[in-house]
Amino acid sequence: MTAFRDVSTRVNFVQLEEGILRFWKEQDIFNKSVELRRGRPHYAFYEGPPSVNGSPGVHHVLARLYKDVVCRYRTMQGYHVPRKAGWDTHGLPVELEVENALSITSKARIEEYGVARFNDHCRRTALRYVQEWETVTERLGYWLDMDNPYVTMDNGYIESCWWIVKQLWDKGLIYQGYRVTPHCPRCGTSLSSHEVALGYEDTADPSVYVKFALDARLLDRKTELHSAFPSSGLSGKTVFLLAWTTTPWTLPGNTALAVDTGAEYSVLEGDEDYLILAAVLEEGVDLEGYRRSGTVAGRCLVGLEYRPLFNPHEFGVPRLKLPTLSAQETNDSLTYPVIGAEFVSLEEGTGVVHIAPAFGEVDFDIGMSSELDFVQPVDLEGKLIGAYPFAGEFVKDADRRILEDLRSRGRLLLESEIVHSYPFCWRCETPLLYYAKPAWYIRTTAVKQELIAGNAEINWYPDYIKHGRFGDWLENNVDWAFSRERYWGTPLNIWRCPSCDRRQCVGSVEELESQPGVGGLTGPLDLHRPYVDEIAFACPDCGGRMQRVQEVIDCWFDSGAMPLAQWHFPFENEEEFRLNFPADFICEAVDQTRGWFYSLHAISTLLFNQPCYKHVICLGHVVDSRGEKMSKSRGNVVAPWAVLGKHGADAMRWYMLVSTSGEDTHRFSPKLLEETTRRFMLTLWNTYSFFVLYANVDFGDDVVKVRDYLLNVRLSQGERSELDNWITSELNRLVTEVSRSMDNYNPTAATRRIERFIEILSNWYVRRNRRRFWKGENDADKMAAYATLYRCLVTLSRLLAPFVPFVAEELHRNLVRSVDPDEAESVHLTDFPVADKAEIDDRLNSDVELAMKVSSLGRAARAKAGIKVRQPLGKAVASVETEEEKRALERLAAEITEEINVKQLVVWSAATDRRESPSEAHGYAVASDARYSVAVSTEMTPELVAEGVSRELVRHLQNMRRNASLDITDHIITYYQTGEPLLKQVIDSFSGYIKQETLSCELV
RNA sequence: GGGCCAUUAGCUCAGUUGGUUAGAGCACGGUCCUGAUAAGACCGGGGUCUGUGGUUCGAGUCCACAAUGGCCCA
Repeated sequence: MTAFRDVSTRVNFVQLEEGILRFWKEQDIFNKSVELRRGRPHYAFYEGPPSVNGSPGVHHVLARLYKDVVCRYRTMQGYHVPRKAGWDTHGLPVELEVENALSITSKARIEEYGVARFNDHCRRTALRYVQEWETVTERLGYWLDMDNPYVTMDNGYIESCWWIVKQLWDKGLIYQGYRVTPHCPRCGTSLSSHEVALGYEDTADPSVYVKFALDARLLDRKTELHSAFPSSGLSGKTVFLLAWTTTPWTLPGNTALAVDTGAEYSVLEGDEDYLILAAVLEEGVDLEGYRRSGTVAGRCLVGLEYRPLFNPHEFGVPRLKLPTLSAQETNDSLTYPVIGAEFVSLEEGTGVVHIAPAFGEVDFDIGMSSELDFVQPVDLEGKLIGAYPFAGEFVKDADRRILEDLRSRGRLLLESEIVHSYPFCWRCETPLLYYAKPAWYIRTTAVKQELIAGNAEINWYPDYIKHGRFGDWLENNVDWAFSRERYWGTPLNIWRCPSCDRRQCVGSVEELESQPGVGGLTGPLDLHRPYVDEIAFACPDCGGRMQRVQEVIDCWFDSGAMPLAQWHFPFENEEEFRLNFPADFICEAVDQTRGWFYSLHAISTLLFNQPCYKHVICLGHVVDSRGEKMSKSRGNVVAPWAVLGKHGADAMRWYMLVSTSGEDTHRFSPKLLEETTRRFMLTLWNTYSFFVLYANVDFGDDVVKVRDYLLNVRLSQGERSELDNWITSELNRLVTEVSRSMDNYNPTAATRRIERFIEILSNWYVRRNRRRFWKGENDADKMAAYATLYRCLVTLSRLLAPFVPFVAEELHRNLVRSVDPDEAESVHLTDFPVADKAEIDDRLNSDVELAMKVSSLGRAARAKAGIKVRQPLGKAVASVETEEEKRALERLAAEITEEINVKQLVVWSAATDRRESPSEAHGYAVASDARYSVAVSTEMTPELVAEGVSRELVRHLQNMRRNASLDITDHIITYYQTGEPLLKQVIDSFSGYIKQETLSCELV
């Protein structure tokens, strides 16, 4: 039994990781790592709950990875970092999944099927995916407390949401208004923007120019307009504004016309009337029979009024007033205003835009801000209501009849067709209607300044999100429409009396149960529809029965409520809540700026007037190796399982961290992942395996010796070689810089920095020092080499632990724990390395760098001359610029001469040695770059040739040993036979060297 | 249609406040080295730094516009 378990150079990382996962589980290492730091400074982390409506993809892995790395890092720095898992279980995506499974396509069918059964399916679907997420999370090595997760569908969670809503209700921040949503009249439901995007198609629609009659009295009063008309007066002709539309069915809902205040409008005179439209668009419209009578500025039109094409009162449709939606009295001589608006296009149409606040978000918004009338002539099935001649028809079918009606009244100037892109329901291909529906709002605009001020305190990574995407979003804040007419979600906790319209918000289960005359409570309590819908109580005003409104709450509200709701605050766990508020760190992908990042910020600001997170990493998305979005239809989705199973979690983690900065779009390429594995994982592993190979030869099973000479030793600079000091200095530099990057929330910089270290450790330190490990005598120099490399590896294991927790654990367990049971049982229970600044020698670092450079040039010079490195040469001359560089090279001459296999190194500096550099003509081969040049003497003496032959011999013998599968410690007897006098001579004179190198007892 | 980000070698990416001849890894060809290394070293081919203007003594870097891709929102 050796002190260190033997390490094969052939390593199966997948198997290794599986073993370590078992170890973590059996020894409960994650919990220990958290508990070990209890009582230390707290570092609060919020897990953004993934929506469990599908299997996790590599894009989910990215965020989970970053969260893990930062939390592990802080933990190892000594912070107490509990990590409570969370699952977002509500919402339309889950419902859609279930609809698919049940082949249900509309809300009507859901009601038919039964809300109770439907929601039960939703619950089970969510739970099923939770399991899958747990498995991937664990395999990835993302340490998260999944035994005590918060789950948005739990009663306690819902109750906390209710409490929040009640707080806002009491502050008067919740109101009912209208919200424009893409609506499928056949399915009877709103569609999400994602669904809308699925269904755009080119379609032919009417393209019509419609005349709106201006009110003559106001026209008369606007004296600035008169110059555009003949001085003789209007001669009784009506003045019309000409508007363009592709949706004639929205005309009954028209309540305003918008013009561009900055544009110029033409007044055209015809035989019977006048028309007004934007001057630049005159040419695009067929205006035969009209001639220009003058022009007016757009802003002069603002304030005019016109008579509606369809006075809603005549057709029995209510006319409401925005923003309050109060009903307006019947008015037979109704007029609507001409307003100015920024969005009026001068690219197409007439520069006069017809506004129907009941349809279209832009229209609705301007209706709200300009306090327009609101007329809704269409029902949710897409049919016109009221007493219109075309009432009862589906909107698209009504177009023809509406146009006939307008034509007969002389209000239709032109009519044609246009093909444009229009959204259709992706399920049933019915044209979608943008429809203003009643919705509940949170008045976030009331705290807009607070939202912006709070954002100023948040540290964003990358920082441009703060004033860019997120800042802009806050600047353009609109009230949050947070109700959904769906089934699987937190039920909106507002009860309403059908007889007197009294509304009441209920903030807890207890409050609900204590309502007068409460009925419909069932046990066990399930705070979902339809059970909650059945709970009713007495209206204190009129004695009617208060019933819950139909809506559920937007699931973004759920997730934004997690700082409170994950603890069921304020009903319990006040201490946990306080301890973890605000979060020090959160991390999600960039699409969450308007999702979770916003909902967290909004709720926190509304409740506490402060942000609830201090640092936030905002990641880019993951796309495929060609830069294209991963999607099921493209078939380019990479399943995390496949990667984890083939390459292991560490490889995947390292690749995703090192290859692309967090905020950039991540291209995921299995090929590059493999490359990363070779470059980093295998280089690290080989260095480790090299160490163990020789340490076991020299230390055997002597654990005490290992402790004395490796584990507990701290050599001074004088006890170490120059290169030992150098790599130790580099190691400390590494620790400093990695810590700095991580403190800056930049794992990519940290991992790239580590790669550079691993590279020089393996390809310079180890390569240059190999002989010290395998030489015969166990002297102080050898022990210094062991101690130095050992310290590098042990430090690396801790430095790497947050990034590649598996291989780091392997190193720790075999190098540290195995030799001393008093050491931490896991690397994740150790502290993150702290640099010893005293060991950083910047001078030495740059000197060695220079030596590497010169060696590299030396090798290049040899290559030019075509002389193998194995053949010793007499002399090399290095030319440098400064005296300082010269001294550095002279100090490191031994390294360089050995590296480029010359007997002697001469250094010239341009500053003091005013000699001409050796050239090819004088028996030298030369290589140079901008600053330095190295010349190698190509002269070969018989002695040099003989020595070269001896090294050839050694190499042959080594190959023979290797081919014979001899162990590195096996001794051999070498037999030879040769007729070559040179070989004979070489073997005689170099026998000592040959024996030593090949472990030959004798040469026969 | 608006906003944000990106565009540097065949591929993946560095390139600090503007300053010599724009770098690395992979891949390719050649040579070499090797008793840790499935690795490494050296040489080579490969770049109008997406394009067009501008600022400047000087632009991959700063500004404007455009193109392409990604994302968010219409």
